[in-house]
Amino acid sequence: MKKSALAIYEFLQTKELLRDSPALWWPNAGTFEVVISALLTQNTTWSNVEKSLKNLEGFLDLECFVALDENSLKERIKPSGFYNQKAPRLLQLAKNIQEHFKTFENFQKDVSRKWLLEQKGIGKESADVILCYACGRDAMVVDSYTKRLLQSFGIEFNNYEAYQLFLEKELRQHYSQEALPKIFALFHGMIVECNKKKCF
DNA sequence: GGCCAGGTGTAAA
DNA sequence: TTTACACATGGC
Repeated sequence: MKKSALAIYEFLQTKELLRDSPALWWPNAGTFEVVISALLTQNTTWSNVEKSLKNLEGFLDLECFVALDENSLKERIKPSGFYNQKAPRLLQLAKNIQEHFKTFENFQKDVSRKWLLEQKGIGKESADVILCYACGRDAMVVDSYTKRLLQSFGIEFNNYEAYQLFLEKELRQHYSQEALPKIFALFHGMIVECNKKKCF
């Protein structure tokens, strides 16, 4: 049966899916590490991303990361796959962030979805992950888990923005603007955990 | 051994 | 504008 976005959000809340998760679900939300993990997790399991992140210990903030040698970065992120394309894209992205925003804090405050989508390696999903979990913005992430869950309720659209609008619109009307970043962050997190725990 | 995973960019139709 | 394909490791 079809449900509204709010009904799905409340349905997921009853399942206590985020009991063992970080406060905003994505590990180390609000840090530059999220930018890295957003790209590393593209078409890759999170367990493989964790191996790469461990190899990057000490280089997970913007200033240290940009100083990494490309070949060294490739070696470190090998476990999460596609390292020949992810390494140069990550380095270029980090350099562009420094060049355009000077600091990661400025980036969090000032970056736009449009700027992110102009970066090689950042598509719609990664842009929204970075906005939501790295920058604390009110952006709802749509991924394969999201589409799978909605499909189980008989809900299907033919493009990313349609999914995003469906998920965001009703919650925007129901909750205050200040509450939305956290609500969208947890909503997406619950959707992923619900898939992993096969709870629907 | 084959299939899939918290996608994206590019080229060809 | 849509579709097909490359990219790569690790777990089941």
